[in-house]
Amino acid sequence: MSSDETAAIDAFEQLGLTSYEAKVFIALRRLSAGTARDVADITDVPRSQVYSVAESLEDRGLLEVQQSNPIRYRPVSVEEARETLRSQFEREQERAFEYVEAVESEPEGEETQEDIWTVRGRDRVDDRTVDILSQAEHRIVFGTRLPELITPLIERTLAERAAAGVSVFVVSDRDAVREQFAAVDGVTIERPPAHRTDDQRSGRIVLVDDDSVLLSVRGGEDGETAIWSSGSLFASVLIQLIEASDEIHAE
Amino acid sequence: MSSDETAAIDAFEQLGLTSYEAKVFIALRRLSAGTARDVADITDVPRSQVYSVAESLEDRGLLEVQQSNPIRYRPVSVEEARETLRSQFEREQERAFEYVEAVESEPEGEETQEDIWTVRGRDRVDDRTVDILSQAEHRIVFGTRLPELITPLIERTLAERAAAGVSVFVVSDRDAVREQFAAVDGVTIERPPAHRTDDQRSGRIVLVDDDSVLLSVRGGEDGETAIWSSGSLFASVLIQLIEASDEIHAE
DNA sequence: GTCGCGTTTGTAGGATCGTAACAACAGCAT
DNA sequence: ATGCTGTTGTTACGATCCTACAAACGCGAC
Repeated sequence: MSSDETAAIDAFEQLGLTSYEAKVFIALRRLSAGTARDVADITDVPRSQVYSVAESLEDRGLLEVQQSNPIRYRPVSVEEARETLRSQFEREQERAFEYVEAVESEPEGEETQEDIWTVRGRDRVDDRTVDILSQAEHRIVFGTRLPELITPLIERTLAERAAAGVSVFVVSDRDAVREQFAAVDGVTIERPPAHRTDDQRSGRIVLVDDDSVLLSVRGGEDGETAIWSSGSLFASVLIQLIEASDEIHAE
Repeated sequence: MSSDETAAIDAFEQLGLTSYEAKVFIALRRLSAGTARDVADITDVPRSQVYSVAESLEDRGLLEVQQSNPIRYRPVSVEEARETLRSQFEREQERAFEYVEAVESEPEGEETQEDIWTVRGRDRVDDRTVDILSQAEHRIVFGTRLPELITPLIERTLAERAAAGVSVFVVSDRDAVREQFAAVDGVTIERPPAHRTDDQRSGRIVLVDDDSVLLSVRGGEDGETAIWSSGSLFASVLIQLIEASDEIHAE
């Protein structure tokens, strides 16, 4: 069995099928249609198991059955299969979160807790970055050496906040980054102070309103890991530390 | 535990979480944030299990961790959770079907096989109906007593085929159905021949180009079940039988 | 010490995987 | 008709894996 195939079977399992179901469905798409024997011949699924597996695939709407002798099976088209799985997914998600939203408690005013949170994974850090940026009301400092860490959504959020009257400072020594924001109104571009070592591992720095801070590093298993804090004493202290060190050296 | 909650947990399981993962996530949304003990106190998840479950939830991007003593957990927002799950779903689906599309064999010209297929479930019958209708080139006969079996997509497909020059006949004794197509160009509306019993169980009849036929009945476990055939001798014979009986009685 | 935290290990149950046996039936030679 | 052969669809039964669940342990704080 090719490694591509095992990867595809894995993917189907993630979508909620069993490995037998995945194998039978793939085999039938290969054959366009066929009997239990046809399927068993080109997979390692025992023929006697094909019948029940096919039945459950029929329940999922992934194949159709011909009541004949021998029974023949016909998979639905790829588009139909994708659409069916997608709508099942959406339905389940609706069911799941409907309840969650019903029971979750109110944010009760302020999050005054002294919390520093950890976020692992590039995408998650992107999400949290946008989240923090979009809460800015007065001032944003956004720094990174790596242009690839500025997603379109982040760029848009920065521009949108700048347009809303927030003072936005983008800090980078990379021309690619600097040029990206050169044309955006309300965005000030700066170079990092010379003393900042900014070693290879550094990722991004986000400061918002003396209120929220996010700091990420690259490396480790997950590629990028960030810590952040919002509305906490930690956050304001960190921000002051980071900015104070600049000012002192700038004197 | 409320029945709503078990339903929500079921839904989360369908989305690929374990029941513990679902319970911990729900509990944390309830609490906004909390420790392993907080979670264990309001669920039946053993405290000792919360740590590993939370770790796997972190991997899925559904919560963030505060490395403190005690460890505190913070769930991501509902919107973020939904988006994360959705993008994971889309990614897996891409992986899965990429391979399927790569290996499936060509339709090799014609499907001359003598196949009658069975489709169970309202939605599946809808899909197959649209599929067959959209292959029409000359002539469509579409009959049903039940207006609710005419989805917007089916209605649109009929209108679209009519606009493409296909002769479309809609057959029904129900005014609701008849009025629905009264204004559509190229669609002829007819009453079924009086001798047709059309008992309570009948669902839809679709005839296309003397080539494809679909026949559904309502009742049984799945609500609606259809048989259909396309490009087979069966299909043309069935079509002729159905239509011939009309003409004979019409003489 | 006592208490709570976080970790580790072990067991029971359930679902899936994989093998095997079975009756029913069609084809074919005798 | 009889017997043989091969296939089909069904059912039963271990083996295996993962989750659910319980209990014990080391550790640090008080």
